[in-house]
Amino acid sequence: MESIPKDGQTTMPDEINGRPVLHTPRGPVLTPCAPGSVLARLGDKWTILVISFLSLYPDKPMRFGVLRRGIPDISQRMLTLTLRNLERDGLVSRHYYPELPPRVEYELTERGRSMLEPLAGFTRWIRDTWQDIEASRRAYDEAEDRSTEIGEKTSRE
Amino acid sequence: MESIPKDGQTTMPDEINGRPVLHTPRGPVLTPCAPGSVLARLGDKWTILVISFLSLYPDKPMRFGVLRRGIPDISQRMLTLTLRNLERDGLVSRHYYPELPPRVEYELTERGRSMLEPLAGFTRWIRDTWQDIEASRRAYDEAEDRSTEIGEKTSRE
DNA sequence: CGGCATCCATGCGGATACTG
DNA sequence: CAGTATCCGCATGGATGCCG
Repeated sequence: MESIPKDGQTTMPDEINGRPVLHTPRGPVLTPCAPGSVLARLGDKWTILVISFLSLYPDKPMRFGVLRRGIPDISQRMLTLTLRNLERDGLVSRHYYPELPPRVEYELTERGRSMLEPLAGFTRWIRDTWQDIEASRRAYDEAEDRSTEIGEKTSRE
Repeated sequence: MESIPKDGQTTMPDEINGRPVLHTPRGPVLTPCAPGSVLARLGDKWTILVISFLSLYPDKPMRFGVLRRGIPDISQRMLTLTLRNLERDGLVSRHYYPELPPRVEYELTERGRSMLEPLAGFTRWIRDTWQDIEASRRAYDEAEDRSTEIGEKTSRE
């Protein structure tokens, strides 16, 4: 990412976004490795929301019910599953208090907190861009509608 | 993210990762908005890989076949779908040349390139952390196996 | 209160075959 | 070469009920 001169000539980095790149006669080949499995988890429906919510009070554990009520439309099941996966990844720690009624609290681990800054840089880009993206989507879908409703020729076929 | 003093007292930000936060008597409530739809797309199985691969030569269009061969295990169908979605989001542009055989080239748009830096910060964190995360997963799964195979008491129940 | 079990709908994504 | 069409398995995730 750091080796992109502006003169139109590109170098050939042998690593991109943490993935090794092989250079073959037929073109570069991306060597897949583990980051995908992490991204897949982070990209699921609720994970980022839960992390964001926990980061509201990075130093104070939060009860299950507070999370449940704080994240609109999340089901109890998905909240449990999401927290369990985050715990498994060492990003969230769980504290169980066998009282009556029982109390369970969650908080970001050190590793979880270390993710906040890089994540924030990325979500900032999303926050600044998503309106444009959604506008592009609408434009794209409209254009698609117009072309299919008359059977107009598209450059796609 | 910028209002977290280290003294144990937290302020109450009314925005986190681009999402508005309401403060109610029962606790904070996250107001969901569109960034989720963008993250969901970016988090799918192939999108980041395709973007990463295109970013190898940010100033030169890339042929479909080069992408196909460069990204291991991606099917023709999923590559087409992923590229179509990226085009729809205005992150990738498509250039069709009606020759024989036909040639189609793809490249990142300006918007697509604007994503590279924030994304790099995040993938850097992933690259530096994923081994630890996978180690945590293994440890977690092992502990789970040990506890279930004897019916040992866990604090979960 | 927290969370596990169960059932079930939906859609993502893979395999294959066929067109311009 | 690039793309579409079809079929299908499977994981995701929602709804409900029960248990400590």
